Amino acid sequence: MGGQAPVGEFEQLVLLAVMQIGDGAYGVPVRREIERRTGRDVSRGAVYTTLDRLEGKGLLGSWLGEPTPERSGKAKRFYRVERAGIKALKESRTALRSMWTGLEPVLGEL
Amino acid sequence: MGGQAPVGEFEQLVLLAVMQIGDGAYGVPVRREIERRTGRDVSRGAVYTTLDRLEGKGLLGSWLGEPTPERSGKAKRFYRVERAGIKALKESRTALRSMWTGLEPVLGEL
DNA sequence: CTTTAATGTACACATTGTAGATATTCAAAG
DNA sequence: CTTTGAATATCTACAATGTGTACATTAAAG
Repeated sequence: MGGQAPVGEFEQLVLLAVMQIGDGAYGVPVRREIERRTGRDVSRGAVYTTLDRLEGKGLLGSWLGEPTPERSGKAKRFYRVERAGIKALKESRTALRSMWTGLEPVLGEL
Repeated sequence: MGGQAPVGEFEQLVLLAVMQIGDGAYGVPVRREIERRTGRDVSRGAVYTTLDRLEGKGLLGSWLGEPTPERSGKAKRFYRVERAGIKALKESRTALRSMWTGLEPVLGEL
């Protein structure tokens, strides 16, 4: 086979945010990154739920930060994108690109 | 305000297929277009349900073909993308582009 | 009349999207 | 020591989207 289940709209954003952040990607900055780049506002719940589901599908991996964090607050859970996640992202992009091909003139560039 | 509810992953594909086909876009060719361009296979039900929902949201408009079609079969229902649909497509693309920016080197071009 | 092909419609159910409430943990203030 | 506040995460519930299967309609071909 080739492509397992396609990844959803918001899931893509979350995967991409984790990639963009690189080291130190956890809930809060993931949320900020999406809000900053897309301008839409996102609830905390939406982010955490999605991170969790993506991990369940093996597209993300996670681990807990220091058991005794310096600052206040609960220990952070950090994420990174797995191979399968990268693959999924590429597949989504490829599909969309194919569908867009040739439409720029019609829809206006940029 | 600006963007209403974001459009889903598959919804985007359907909107784009309708655009690509232009005149004469109805269920069967929409399905074919998506299968052809993305290589994934799509059930008829998925297409019709999605066309219907997109119309419900005002992103697509539709009308019935000839009351007495030449060939056999039920009358075709044709679709076109409305203003709001084009806007939605552009917004999705913009959001994804923002999120992708700078990742090509990391993920490999193409 | 029966079968076949082209379409669309109805329904059901799984997966995603999203928000709100609640819990955990640590530090700083009293 | 107790309270309060900030930073995080987890839980829960429900709405929206994704997808397949079964059923209905229509007309041409047998």
